[in-house]
Amino acid sequence: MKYQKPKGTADIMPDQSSKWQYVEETARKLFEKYCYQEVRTPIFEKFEVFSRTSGETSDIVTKEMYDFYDKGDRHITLRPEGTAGVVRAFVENKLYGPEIQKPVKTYYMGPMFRYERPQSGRLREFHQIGVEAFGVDNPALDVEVMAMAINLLKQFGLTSLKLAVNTLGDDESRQAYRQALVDYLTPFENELSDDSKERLKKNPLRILDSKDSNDQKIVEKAPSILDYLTPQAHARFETIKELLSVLDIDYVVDSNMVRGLDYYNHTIFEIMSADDAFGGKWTTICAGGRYNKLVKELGGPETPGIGFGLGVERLLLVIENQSLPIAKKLDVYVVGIGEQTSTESLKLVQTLRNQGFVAERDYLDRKPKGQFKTASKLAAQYTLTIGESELVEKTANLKNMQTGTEKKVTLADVYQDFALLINSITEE
RNA sequence: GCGGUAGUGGCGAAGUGGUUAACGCACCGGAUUGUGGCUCCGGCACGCGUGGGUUCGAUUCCCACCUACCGCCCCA
Repeated sequence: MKYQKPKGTADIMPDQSSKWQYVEETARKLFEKYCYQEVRTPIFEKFEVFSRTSGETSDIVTKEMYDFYDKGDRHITLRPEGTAGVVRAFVENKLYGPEIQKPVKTYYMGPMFRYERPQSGRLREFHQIGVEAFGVDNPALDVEVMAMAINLLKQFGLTSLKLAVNTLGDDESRQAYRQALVDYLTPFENELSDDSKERLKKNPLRILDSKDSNDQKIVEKAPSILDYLTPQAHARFETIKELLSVLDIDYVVDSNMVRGLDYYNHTIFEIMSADDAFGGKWTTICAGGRYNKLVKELGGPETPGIGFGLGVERLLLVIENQSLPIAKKLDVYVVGIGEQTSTESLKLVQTLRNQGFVAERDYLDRKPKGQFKTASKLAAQYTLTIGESELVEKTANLKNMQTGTEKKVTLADVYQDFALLINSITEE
């Protein structure tokens, strides 16, 4: 093979694209019910947009960014996630202005890039559908966002979902907790996995979701963030849980859940699926949270925000086996017998299309048998056959492919109103 | 970045250090001057991921690389 797609990328071919369209369309419709509007931001941004917001020491920034210097020596990076770019656009376009109604509810969908080893449900170019809402700190919005995410997944027919929620509290809570955690873990430092030893210095919270079994044992008895919340942060989290219950949304509190990005505070959540597609393991397909300092970080006024990102490839893995309501339909297949019918066939399909039908024809001058076979395979409702004699008589042979009944019709009638002919053959 | 498995026609899949690389599906043509199923016949790999090497000779042995898949890190 001379040319191959770059490592970790995928071609979405015609047999797949309808699924993508269905997913995107469904998301758009749902988001608009909640009054979210689409924003489209650049695929690449200045490196600092992500390094500032994701955390200088986060893995995403230190090893997973697709960055490069352009011809103007600008440090550019392909976006690894959607939030930072949307926040940048929010600030740059001054949507924080008083004349703009809050919350500003936005959604986006598109490719993201991370330089990592591809594996199941993880590509270097992958796609996310996400939402971001700015300007409101009300916990009701947190819950509405989670409810919307769940609704979306349910619309795709996903069952066996798990909503895990946690809070990172405010700055004060988080700092107090971080200290407590480090104090607890330091005596165990030598027992921790090599990865976690590193994390102890860089990002101790990450040790909480280590997959190393020994780490997990140590973490079991570690202090919980929930015990270090300030009264306000605590009250906020209680409200969140209460509102989830009011909406009858099942959830579990996972106080060990953390985020890969540094900008979150207060509410964070993940929606996981244990579908067969993931070998029965709980796998996160949607994750999000609140980020009240991000807008300020990117130069805007202090403005609260909350959002989530949904991994489209992972979602597709789950709905792969389901039959989606995607109907390919073909109304008429025009069978032309002999080269000299090609012109009339062209006029026929064009006329039918103009009349609103989905029409196709043969372009290879194949034998009738082959053409009918194709019509059958394409699930054509009707065929319209013309040969030399029909050409002379200015007629065509209309056939209902389901019943097999045939009828001679005039071309004039077809050009006039094909729907009428369909009715007549159906009635007989 | 680390570890493991794999790479033969459009797809699935045998195979061997040595003349013409099985078979199945799909596709195309014919039997049936113009009709969807079945059956029968025929066609369909400038060649076995790429590049080197060993050898009289390699798809088959060795090395490197590429890619895919699985796991780790991390994450959607």
